[in-house]
Amino acid sequence: MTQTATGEDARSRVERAALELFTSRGFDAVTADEVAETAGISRRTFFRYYPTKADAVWGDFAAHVGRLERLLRAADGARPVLATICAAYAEVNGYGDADLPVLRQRMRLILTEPALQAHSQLRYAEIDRVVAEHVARCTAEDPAALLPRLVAASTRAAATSAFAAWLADERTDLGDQLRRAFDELAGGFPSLPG
Amino acid sequence: MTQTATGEDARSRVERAALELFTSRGFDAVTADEVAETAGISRRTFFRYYPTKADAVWGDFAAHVGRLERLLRAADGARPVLATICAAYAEVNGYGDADLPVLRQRMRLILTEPALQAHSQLRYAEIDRVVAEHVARCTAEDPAALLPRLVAASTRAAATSAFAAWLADERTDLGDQLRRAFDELAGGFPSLPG
DNA sequence: TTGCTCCTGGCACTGGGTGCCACTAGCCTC
DNA sequence: GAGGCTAGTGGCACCCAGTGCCAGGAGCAA
Repeated sequence: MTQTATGEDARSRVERAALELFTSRGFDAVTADEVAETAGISRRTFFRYYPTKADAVWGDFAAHVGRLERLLRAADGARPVLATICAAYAEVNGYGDADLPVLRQRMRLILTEPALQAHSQLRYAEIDRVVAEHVARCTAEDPAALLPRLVAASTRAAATSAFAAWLADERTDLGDQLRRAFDELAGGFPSLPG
Repeated sequence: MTQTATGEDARSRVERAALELFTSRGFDAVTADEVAETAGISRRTFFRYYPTKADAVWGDFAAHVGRLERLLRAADGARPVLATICAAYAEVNGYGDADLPVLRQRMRLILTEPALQAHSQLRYAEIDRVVAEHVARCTAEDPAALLPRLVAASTRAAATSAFAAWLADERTDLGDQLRRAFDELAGGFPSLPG
């Protein structure tokens, strides 16, 4: 029940400390002890909040996946599958302007730090499962069949590419990049020569 | 210079031991010491052959990437980009029947063991870089732009989905799955309803 | 033989992650 | 208010991946 004067709870304090330290000194150069100490808790408690050092940058990712799943289940069945998935991704990643700096910080870490890049695959797998199940419902197939897997993996590829392009150019809008990527995917890459 | 009676060199012995042990007991339950001991070398030497425990299952992956890069550079510029990439993937993954069991074992580990799944992202990034550079050459764009990234990430998604589907059903042919996945991608997912 | 280089193994150390236990704060019940 | 329950916390010890350092030994050249 201990809280700081700011009223921020321990979990958020850990996340903020992790983002700040990893950004300024690099993921590998910061020990879990340092993050814990900065957040004002013990190393042991740190690993109770987040099962690995890498998880500290992801915030409440389970809620993220949960929202995506609910959106897909509630989606209009008459709409094209890719359009549904694109809309769900855009909705789930529709941050307000105030949250964009933190999102940038988080995504920059995830996309550039090798250890976090590796770890991200485990988080993405949860998203892929949810999307593949949605496609399987739409096509009356096994979620493990080629098409559901492929749609899940390539729409996620679209999302991460959009994030990367958005990070690379400060002036662009994340939603625009997402839609551009999904348009290329749905249209069989019209911008490609040949 | 020490060799066993079989004439197999130490590096291959390590790889075989790793695949065998990881398959039978799981990646996390096997220590690097055990792999080293089974291969007849010290733990210290193990980490000179392979920088991480996970790398031991990948064999000579740098050569793999090198071959892919050479194929893409030598490709017919008039051909559609996706067709070129598909052909290069198929060529690089064109194993003889004798090698298929080991390939299956390797891919099953990489796609099912969480630690290896995470690690794979680092290896895939090398492939993505090569493919993105190829696309950038074809479109006169920056490799970091949205389209090159997207094509690289989604063709890799196609390849891994094909691998997964091939693993799930023993009777299918890897090349067929690859072509099916790329056809869906190039055609804007014609098999999808809507 | 001496000297050089390369490969190897042993040793000690850092750091992530975990199991176990003891302590404390709150809270409920009698 | 006393006793007992539970949840959160921290400390400690341990395992294991990975690394730097150094000492040996094999092979080769002069």
